[in-house]
Amino acid sequence: MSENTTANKSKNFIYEIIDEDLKTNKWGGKVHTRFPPEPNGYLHIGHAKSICLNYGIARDYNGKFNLRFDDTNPEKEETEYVESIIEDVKWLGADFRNEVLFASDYFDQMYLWAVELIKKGKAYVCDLTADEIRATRGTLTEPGKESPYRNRSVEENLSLFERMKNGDFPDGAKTLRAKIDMASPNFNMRDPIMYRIVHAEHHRTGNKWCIYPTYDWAHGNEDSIEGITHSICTLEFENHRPLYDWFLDQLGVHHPQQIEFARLNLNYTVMSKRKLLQLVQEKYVDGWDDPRMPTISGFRRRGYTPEAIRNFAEIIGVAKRDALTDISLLEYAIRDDLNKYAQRAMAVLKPLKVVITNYLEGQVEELEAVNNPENPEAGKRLVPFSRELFIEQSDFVENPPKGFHRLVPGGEVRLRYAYIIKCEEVIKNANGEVVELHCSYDPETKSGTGTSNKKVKGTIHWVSAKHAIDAEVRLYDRLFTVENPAFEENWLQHINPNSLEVIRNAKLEPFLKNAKKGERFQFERNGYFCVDTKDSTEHKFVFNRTVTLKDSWKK
RNA sequence: UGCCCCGUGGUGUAAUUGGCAACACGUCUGACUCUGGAUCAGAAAAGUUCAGGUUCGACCCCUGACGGGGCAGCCA
Repeated sequence: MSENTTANKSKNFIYEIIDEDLKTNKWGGKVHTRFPPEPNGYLHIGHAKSICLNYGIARDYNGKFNLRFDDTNPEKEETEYVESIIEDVKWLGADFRNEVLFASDYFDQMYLWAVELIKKGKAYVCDLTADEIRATRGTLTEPGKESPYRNRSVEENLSLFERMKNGDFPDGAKTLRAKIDMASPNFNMRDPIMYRIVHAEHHRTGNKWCIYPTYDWAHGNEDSIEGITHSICTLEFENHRPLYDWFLDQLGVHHPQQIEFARLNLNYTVMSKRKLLQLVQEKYVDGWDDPRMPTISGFRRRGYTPEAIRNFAEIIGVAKRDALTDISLLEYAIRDDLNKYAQRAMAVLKPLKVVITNYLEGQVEELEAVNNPENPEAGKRLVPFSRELFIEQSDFVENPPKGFHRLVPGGEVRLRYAYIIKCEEVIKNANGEVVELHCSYDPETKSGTGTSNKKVKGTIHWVSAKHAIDAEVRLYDRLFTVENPAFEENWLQHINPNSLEVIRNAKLEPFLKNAKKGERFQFERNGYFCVDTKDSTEHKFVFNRTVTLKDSWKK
């Protein structure tokens, strides 16, 4: 099974490790991965990469995939985040059998295991303050100093640790530390902290605990309890692996293999939860799901599909070297997906009125338009045509640059699915701005009739003035003006002031009045758009631009 | 300065485990087109950070440099 499904795609180094493990029967043929988010923020596209990797492995090898909240720090974690994360993981299509797991459910077991380490003389209660611990940890080149509390008796440690648990001491008064090696060149091995005292309410365990396990102590425990085989995490945990291994070895329990890969970095955005939180809290954006945010909920609201994000994850691959991925890969993925099934529509974003002077006043024709040239089964629809229309302001230019083949004074252009028109007169206002065009149409050129051999270079979209519906359209651009804002001293100063352009009077083809929230369309020649799930109402349509169409017209 | 990891076209990844570098995005031509989209055909673009070594042969193995990243939270 596994061999078959993974046979012809090129394998990343993690798949190779798993193949080898299967060959040597290291895990009895089992493959079990997990995605362990801390519920302290919303998931972003980097997490999506991890979810796709972990879930993809379980899927490809017919193994299991767990969703587990690593909720070991009550001071930063909230239920709101838990809920958003579950929604995002489901939306992405990762199957966790609807079993939501929590590290906090293992607190009792972890406590017992900590007691076990104390009994083995592998852990001790330390009275040093945070500052003292930092001061005695040593430096990059010098070893640390052993804590004066390092050699307390097992009995004393046991009793002290129990009192820590019972709440006898204030925050920070004591810690439980692993007794390893203060001279280790790896900082993580210099008697790392396993438990700290925190009198805070936990989002799930309430006030049951006032000691909480640290990541290093907790994480391997969690993986072990769940029977994880391959514990995949990002590069910054590489130095923690010896500690991960040490804890599990002391305990002698199921010992998963930790494997590290490079996290995703996308250009023109930021990916750290801290920075994203700041953007939200300081109102640079509209919330975690602002369509400009690189969060999963932001992409969802923007109109991205789970398929596109999964394909993107596939395209970028998995490796150990850190990289800065070009956003164009993501944009390719969503265009490629939407192109296949997005219903086409004509929508004029910035309207310019056109009067067809030789077209009968009051006459209306219903013209046939193709719903999706990529999929004939999508059928056709009728679009009303009349004497007064709107076209895109940018589709008319008085003094066109070389190569421009849309409408110009005295020039002709095809109105998509309708007629060829000729620009006879340009009407301007007092400021000299073009406000209206008077054109004539050629009745012989009606679409599909083949009664004319006339050829024109350009075809533009349009909408009948009296039939059009109004909408607000939000055009999004990259959130930052620099490729890697995280590298900038004042990263907030590089926010793109034009990352959102709101168009309040866009004119849409009438059938769009039935568009439902979240529904996606291609506005021909403009890009892919979706109905905003939050702000769109029956009376006021709001569309978000997901991504533009590729535009090969230069200059 | 100590330890760990990484270095392949502009970008992201590959290279049958040692046989003179492939795919995708992007870019540029051209064809077609009632979306300057899609599609199709083609092109440019790295000689694999560098220097030694092993070998008939090195992107791959070894050594050393150089470059990048990570680590001194009672965050994860």
